[in-house]
Amino acid sequence: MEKTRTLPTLGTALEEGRMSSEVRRQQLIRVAISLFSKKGFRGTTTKEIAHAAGVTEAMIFRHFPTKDDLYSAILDYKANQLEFAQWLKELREHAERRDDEALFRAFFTKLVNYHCSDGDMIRLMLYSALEGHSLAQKFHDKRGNTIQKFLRDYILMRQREGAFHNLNVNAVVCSCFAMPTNHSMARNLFQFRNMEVPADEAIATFTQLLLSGLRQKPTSKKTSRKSSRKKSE
Amino acid sequence: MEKTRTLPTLGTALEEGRMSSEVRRQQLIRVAISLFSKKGFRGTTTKEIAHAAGVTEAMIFRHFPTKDDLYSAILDYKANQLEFAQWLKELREHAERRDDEALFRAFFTKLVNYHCSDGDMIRLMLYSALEGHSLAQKFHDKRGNTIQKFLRDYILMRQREGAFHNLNVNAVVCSCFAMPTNHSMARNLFQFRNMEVPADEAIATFTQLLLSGLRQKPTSKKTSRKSSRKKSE
DNA sequence: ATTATCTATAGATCTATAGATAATGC
DNA sequence: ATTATCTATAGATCTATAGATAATGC
Repeated sequence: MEKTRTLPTLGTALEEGRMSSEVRRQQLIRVAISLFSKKGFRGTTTKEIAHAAGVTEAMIFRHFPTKDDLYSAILDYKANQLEFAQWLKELREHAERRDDEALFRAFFTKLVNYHCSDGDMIRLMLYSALEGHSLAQKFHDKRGNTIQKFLRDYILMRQREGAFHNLNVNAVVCSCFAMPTNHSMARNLFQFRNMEVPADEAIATFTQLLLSGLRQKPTSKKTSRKSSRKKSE
Repeated sequence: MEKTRTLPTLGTALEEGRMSSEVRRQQLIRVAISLFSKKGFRGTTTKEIAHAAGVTEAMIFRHFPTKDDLYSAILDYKANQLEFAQWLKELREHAERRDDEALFRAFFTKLVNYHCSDGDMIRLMLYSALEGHSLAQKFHDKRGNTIQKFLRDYILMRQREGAFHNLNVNAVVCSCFAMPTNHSMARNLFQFRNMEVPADEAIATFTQLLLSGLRQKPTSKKTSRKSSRKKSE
């Protein structure tokens, strides 16, 4: 057994040797994100994180009192990566002009591209949700929820204006998130090599599918059932 | 500390005392499914399983050489619960008659209802996929893949027949699975209480949304982009 | 002098096993 | 007599801490 001192650090960067406290902290977070997203919170040991970062476990507990604190730190790190306000602003502008297509295209584009650029995120969120950690919930409260409400309100408005078919609005919003989310799950979770869809085609298809569905007048058949716009809080 | 002998067994049933080997085995599997789905494979200890089943850990290793073997046993258990062949048969009949609506409605109904009746399943599958266990992959190879190919082939056929708009077929199939899957994820993973959608409304909405989207003729705008039906293996 | 880092280790927990015990079936 | 079950425990691993060491900044 050799010392692990100068092992070829697996970590994310060529950062080696002694770092400032802040730099090391950031590195540990990045390494932890990578490992947690691959193997989950419980599936990743502090030893692995330390090794991947090129330090000993003691360093981790120096920066983060507990393993849980390290996990929490990831939320802040990730939350800061999002230009969330700007995203919402763009959607609002499209909504102002009643440009349904631009709005939904922008929504899908953002979500699909985000997940393409950050494959770890969806795994991290799913692990968090499954393991009952607060990360996913906090994220939803902070980000998803707002967008969700925005879409909901917009669709309800367009329904009142007669532009959209009276489908169950909650189910429609659910579908809006479902399509891009599932697209990235197929990429990052299950390896459906035979079903891969390039980002731009996915975006185009989702947009068209959704819009055609929403704009359609009630078909001749009895497909339209009881439409609902209840609980419009 | 008292003996755990006659503790009020937390397990799934009132099965107590000494069981036959087979009955105990089944009980352990059911208890394990419940716990694994709640806390994941690594997040669940053999001790917890044993306690929930009202036995000692030694019993678990009597029935299953390793913890992994217990996990694998779940696959067989779950796989046997599905009337998969019949499901496919029903879909084929609708396809025969080109009854698009009945076909997709049946597909959504099956998926939504299945997940409603078995909330553990989706969590189990997600954990399995995330943790890289074979369960999810095996399930997909065995079940999902067939349905996926069936839908794909049907949509391609309907496109050739001129009934469906030429959207990217992979993206459409992805959406078919996305909507009901996400619906049950919202229920069982994230507690979106404010967005709950009753099963029947979800089914109706998904069906209408998808069909309208597929049947629609290319809109006036330039939404239709490059349609693709490549890789038609 | 300050502080990032390491060594060494405690204490808890987890999977798994060996051998003893007791409930069932014949 | 058979076998389901328990007791007790090994050995590995995991989180976390205390105290020593060595690299940096002044």
